[in-house]
Formats: sequence, C-alpha cells, structure tokens
Amino acid sequence: MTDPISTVFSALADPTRRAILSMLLEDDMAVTDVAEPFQMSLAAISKHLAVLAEAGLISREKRGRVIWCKLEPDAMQAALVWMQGFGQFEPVDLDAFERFLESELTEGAEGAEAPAALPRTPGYL
Amino acid sequence: MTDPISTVFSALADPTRRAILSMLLEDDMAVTDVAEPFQMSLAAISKHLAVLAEAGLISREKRGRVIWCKLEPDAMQAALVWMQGFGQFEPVDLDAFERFLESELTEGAEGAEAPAALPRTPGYL
DNA sequence: CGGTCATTCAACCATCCGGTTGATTTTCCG
DNA sequence: CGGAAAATCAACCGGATGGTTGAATGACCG
Repeated sequence: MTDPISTVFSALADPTRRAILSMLLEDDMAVTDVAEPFQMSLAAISKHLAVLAEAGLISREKRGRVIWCKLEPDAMQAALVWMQGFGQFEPVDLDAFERFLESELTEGAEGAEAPAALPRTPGYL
Repeated sequence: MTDPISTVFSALADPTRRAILSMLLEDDMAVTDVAEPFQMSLAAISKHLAVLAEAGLISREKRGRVIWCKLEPDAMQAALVWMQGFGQFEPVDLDAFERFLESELTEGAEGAEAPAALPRTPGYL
C-alpha cells in the first residue's frame, strides 16, 4: 500500500475525490471553493485534499491565508500506463478529442473566466 | 461507492489484486494456481478474486470442481478513459468535457482489433 | 487590538478492508 | 462408498477510511 500506484488508485477510488480533480481541470482553486459544491463539511474536504496530495495528484500552495490547490496530472501516468498494458480495448479517440478541443476553443469566445466558482451548474455531481 | 468506476479503481488499489490481473494476462487460471505464488491463505485470495469479479475485471467459470478465472480487461476501459482526460490538455470546459467522455464511452463500443498480448516476463510481485 | 476568514487539528464514531482459522459444500477418484 | 481436493462460507480481528463536531492556528482587515 505504500507503493505509489496503489496510492494513486486508492485516491481515485472515491467519487468525491474524482469530482475534485475534475473541478481542478478548469483552474486552481482555494480549499473553500473546492468544498463549496459538496454537502460534507470543510474538514472532510480538507482530508480528501490531503489524500490527493499524498498521492501526488494535486499540490497545495499557501498564499496568504488561502491554500491554492493545483492539479498534478503527471501523478496519474504510472497508473495509466499500468492499465494500458491490458489494452486490448480501443484507445480513446484522440482525434475526436482534438476536434472537440478545437470547437471548444473557437466557439467559446465568451468572456474571461469569472474567478473559480462559476454560477454554472456543476456537472461533477 | 456503487458506481462502476469507483469499484474498478478500488479493486486496482491493492497490489495483490494487480498482481493477480497480471498473472491472468498470460492465461486463465484456477483459483488454487492463482493463490500459489502468494503467502496468504487461499480464502484471502478467494476474497480478492471476488472483489475483482465484482468490479468486472475477471470472470469465473466453474468446470468440474475447478473454477477458472479469466481476465476481462474491458472493465478497465471507463476508468482508463477517465484518466486519459487528464494530463495533456489543460484548461477545458468541464461540462463539455464530460459530455465528450460520455459520448466516447457510449458510442465507442465496437471496432479496433486487439493487438494480442505481448510476450511478458512475469513481473508480478 | 479585536474580529473574522481560511484551514487544519483532534477526538470520536461507524463502517469497510484485508487477513486469519475452521467448518462446509461440491466434485473427483480409487 | 469413503476420502481427498477445490473453493467458498462464517465468524472474528486489527487497522484503515470517511465522515462528524469543536477547538486551534494563522493571516487579513477595520
């Protein structure tokens, strides 16, 4: 259990933590903002963040009195590669994904990001 | 907890279970043979196999008094695709991203011939 | 300085997890 | 038939996990 891959898989096994990682795809976030969409206590979220940090999936930087959480996707690499060793399944269609990104960037000329918590309904719950 | 991806990640979080999956890359195995390289009891291995089966990562078929375990790598796909959403692409609209992953998973059910399992050195344990 | 915000710490609790041992079930075989 | 092999079941145990509350720490603000 001390090995990194187990730690990463274990961290990813919780839907709350996966939702947090998805949120951090958009931008770095403060702990309070991470906790906002969830129903559980701030302390519980803080623990989840500690688990994610322990696995290397996020980093936390204290700036003033707020701690900023940043996604560190490289920590997934080993686990991802391990899984790919079993791949007689088709890989994700990266071409389609790039086309998606393209449309994403062109059509999305909408204004600059309102900081962190958008009024948009979150899809990760 | 009940969602399939959590179940898969949770199953993969244990090094014993990952070793079992690696063993099954080579060939189907009886429970006793799966248990042989490990130091723990047969009952413990039986439990691990139950976890893997619950996650869909293996299937078990009873033939006579022997139960044959077979790797089912397709069960990894959703988890793998989820992970692949991280890393190479940085800021992205989350809702659209999840919709993309959704379509990836649902409409991408066929095609793609399996590149047969490579000759592997038994690297488990 | 005093208050408040952001975050963690500490203690506690229920449940799950990974392992054990011993009994049980089912099947094969002499 | 009777016994041994294959696998699971059942009960149990210690330790991890995921959550709660309430207090503590530290940094900003008026």
